[in-house]
Amino acid sequence: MTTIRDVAKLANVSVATVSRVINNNGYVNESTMQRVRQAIEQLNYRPNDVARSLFKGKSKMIALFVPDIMNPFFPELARAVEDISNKHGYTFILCNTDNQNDKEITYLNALLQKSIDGIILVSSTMTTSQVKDMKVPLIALDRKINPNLISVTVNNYEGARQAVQYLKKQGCKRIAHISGPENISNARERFRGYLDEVRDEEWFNSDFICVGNYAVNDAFEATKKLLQSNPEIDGIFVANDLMGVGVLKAAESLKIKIPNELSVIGFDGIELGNITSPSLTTMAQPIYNIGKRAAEILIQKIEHPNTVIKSEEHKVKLITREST
Amino acid sequence: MTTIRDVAKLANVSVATVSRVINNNGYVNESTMQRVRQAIEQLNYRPNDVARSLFKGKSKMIALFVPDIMNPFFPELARAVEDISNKHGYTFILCNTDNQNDKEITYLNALLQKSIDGIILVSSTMTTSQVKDMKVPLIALDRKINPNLISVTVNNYEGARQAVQYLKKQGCKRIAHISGPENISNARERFRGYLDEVRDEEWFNSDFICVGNYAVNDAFEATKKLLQSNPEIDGIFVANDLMGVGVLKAAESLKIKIPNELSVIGFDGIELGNITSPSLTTMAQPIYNIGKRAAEILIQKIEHPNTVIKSEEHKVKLITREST
DNA sequence: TTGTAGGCGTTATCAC
DNA sequence: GTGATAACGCCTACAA
Repeated sequence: MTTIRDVAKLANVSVATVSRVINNNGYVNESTMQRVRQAIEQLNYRPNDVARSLFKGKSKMIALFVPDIMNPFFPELARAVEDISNKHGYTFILCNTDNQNDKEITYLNALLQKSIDGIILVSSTMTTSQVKDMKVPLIALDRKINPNLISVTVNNYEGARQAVQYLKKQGCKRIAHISGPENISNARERFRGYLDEVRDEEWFNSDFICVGNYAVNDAFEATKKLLQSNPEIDGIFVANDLMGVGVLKAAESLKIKIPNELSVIGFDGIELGNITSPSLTTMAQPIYNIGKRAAEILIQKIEHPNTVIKSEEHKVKLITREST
Repeated sequence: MTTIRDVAKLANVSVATVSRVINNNGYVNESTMQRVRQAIEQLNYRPNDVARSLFKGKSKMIALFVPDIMNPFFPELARAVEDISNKHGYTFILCNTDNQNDKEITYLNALLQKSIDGIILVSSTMTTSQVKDMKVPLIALDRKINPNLISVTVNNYEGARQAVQYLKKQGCKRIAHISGPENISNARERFRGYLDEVRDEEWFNSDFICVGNYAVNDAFEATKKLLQSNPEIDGIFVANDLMGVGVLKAAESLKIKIPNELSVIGFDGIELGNITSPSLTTMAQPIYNIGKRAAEILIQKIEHPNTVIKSEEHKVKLITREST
């Protein structure tokens, strides 16, 4: 490996001068600069980032924690964060937490040892005490962790209300909800939105609510039971698209026609919903964009610790497809 | 930040001793070991990995290059690599290359500056000269780069033949192929498998072949044209599942019944194929497993540079679903 | 405008 | 068994 010393020797200057050229700060004569540049070129010298990190205490790396990259919601988020990291000269680290707090803590410690510069968390298991007093910048994405931790999310509550309103407008008279896990903030908000929209309807019945785990299979089973016990249901608001797929499959297996006999609306707007048949109407999140913003905000926090930064709540948008 | 020096001071020993305890090598008295352990505990000391990396010239980080994590084939690969990295104490870096060689080279250089320990490449654009004489271990995954670079792939050629044979067995008399990009090794092999299986059939017609780009939309358009000009086609072997979805959609839009009028078989075995209706018959790769093996081999190469390592070709497996 | 030297936190080599 | 100390490669006071 060629070091700054080799360059200095070849250019007949001190390492300090080479350093000045590399980082172009400090005074350096035009002609010596040329010499140094040439030596760098000639030796194909690249500064060692590890040494730099050691000196600066910063690594130019940021990490994203997601439950599981195999869940189709997360790749787009990851892509966005990686794009922005890359654009700003940061290296992107991906961690799958499986929603397990001990994994999160283990990753966190490992990354701190590596002088990670900042972390974006999609987490429903990190506790308030675990995130406060952290010396590295953190941002919550998709799920709020606590009110003091900056977050980038969408208007889950409003979006849920809009989804239910849309089903009503389509003529649904008995609207059910398949919710996400209660420990996930966005699932709670979507549930609350549903509830506020239906609780005063004379037809409302708490049997219309079931809890899913944001995965296809659970929703499939839940929907079968739901529709068999409550055949009067003519609309379902599903808390995410993945479960929406499960609902479509359940309806198919019960020979219930969509949208004629049952309307279904999901949440998220992942590409998958476009591929099912019938395709899935959904409240689409600006997925790429929230990932992008989280990364931008994080980098802002890293590079300008004093700027005031606020949480952001982005808007979801109705995308009507064949399931309604 | 608390350093090894702080621990040494508190335990009344030298940094050397602390280092011995941390890495448990060299002799150290049981009782002093206790003292040191306690001091570490008390100060909640964690060794600084950056300093370690600087000294060792290794970073305990490995990277995976994929074209685009948003393509549903790659998350499972990424998950596998991350799992294995993590298990062996490595940090996982993800890079999206968009199949662009300049991006690959930029990433490569950036990672070398960070003393990356090894890289797994899913690449169709890296050249032989770019990968040879690399000082860090490289492994090709999913796509071969050149015969000298260790690779973990599947038996694309044989799998393609099996796919076509299966269509024949289902009674197909005119079998078309939608291939992947010619610069991707696995696409070429799958194409060759198809060709060797059909070239001697009296019905064979080179119009039955079209080139796709491994994405849904292209295949959708290609299939429409293909089926309109050649209505006699009753079977399609599609080079990957993503394009398989495009084929299904095209058939639907042409009101062609699957599998009655047309049988479709894909390649890859991504979860998506299970969700379409009809669901997609496919030659499934052991996706997680090849990612896992690539990571294991890479780590082997990193930690035991002298062991002889060979390329691996894993087997694909027919999964019959509703499209045939 | 340039050079010297100390330090970032660890590890490993030598002495003792 | 244990302790000094010289690297690892870079950056930045401080001097000159």
